[in-house]
Amino acid sequence: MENLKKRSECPISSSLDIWGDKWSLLIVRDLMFAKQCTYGDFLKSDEKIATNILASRLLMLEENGVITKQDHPDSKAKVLYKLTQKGIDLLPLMIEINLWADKYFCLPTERREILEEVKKDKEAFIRAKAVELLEQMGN
Amino acid sequence: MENLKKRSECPISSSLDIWGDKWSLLIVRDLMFAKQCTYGDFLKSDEKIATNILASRLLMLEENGVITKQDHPDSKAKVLYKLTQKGIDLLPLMIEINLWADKYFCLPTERREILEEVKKDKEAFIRAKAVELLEQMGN
DNA sequence: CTTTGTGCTTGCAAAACGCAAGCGAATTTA
DNA sequence: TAAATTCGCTTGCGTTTTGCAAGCACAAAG
Repeated sequence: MENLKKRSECPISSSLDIWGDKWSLLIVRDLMFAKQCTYGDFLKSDEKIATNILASRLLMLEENGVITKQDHPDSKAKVLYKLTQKGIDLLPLMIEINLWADKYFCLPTERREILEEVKKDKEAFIRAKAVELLEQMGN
Repeated sequence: MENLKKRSECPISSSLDIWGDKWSLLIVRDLMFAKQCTYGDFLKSDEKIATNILASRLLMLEENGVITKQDHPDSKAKVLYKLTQKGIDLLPLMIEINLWADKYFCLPTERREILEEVKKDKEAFIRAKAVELLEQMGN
């Protein structure tokens, strides 16, 4: 469907070509926090993404190898979305966004608490979280 | 003009509300690499941003305290754009985007070389670069 | 066999984008 | 000093993307 046309060879630009919009990283965020989500789960998020936008972004992310679809163990009607390795590798980026936001916005308390842990040892946090997500990948 | 309406309290979402589009981070990138740019400099970048889009993004980034306008020392007709502290603080994020892209795209050789240096000691690289940008802030 | 849940698709109005042209002020050139 | 050029935008306008609501096929539950 919507194949990637790079605007330039710049890594920033190429990355933005994939997830440089208002919604894609929110999908990735949900998958990092919840590890796996159904279509309906994404719709429940606070930002209230429209169903057509969600569908187009899920397709885009899948086509670019950031997420994968899997059969839901409980029902054929449901679909499970998960991060690929490429998606999991967005974790450091996601952490940095959080840290930046922590410096300049007023965050919900629960988020700040998690970030306190991150600040103690960023590397360790990322490593642990990545392992956690990797374990879920196979299932 | 276009004031920020947050979609949720989530730090990722709030961040994307500011620079979550295809162009804003390219402007930040240019300022990080070149330290300061004129309006015309941004237009020269490979991605060929349209003049109206550039103007709207510069305004957005300025209103949100990521960049500032300054008089150009050489001419009253020119304007210098620079990163604020808030903008400089996007450096770790920018580095992580580069590292992610380095893993999954084919980058120009010169960029890869810089990234090799980053990989040796990320913290040190960021610290040095931040100092460099800070020094330019005053001028 | 009907109703509900789930993952989308479709239609349509509104907003954003992308391109080209234009424009006022500053600066350079003749 | 008048004309041409540079610079930082703005304006118009056609195209694309978004956002909202409704609909729809399939699976599952009652």
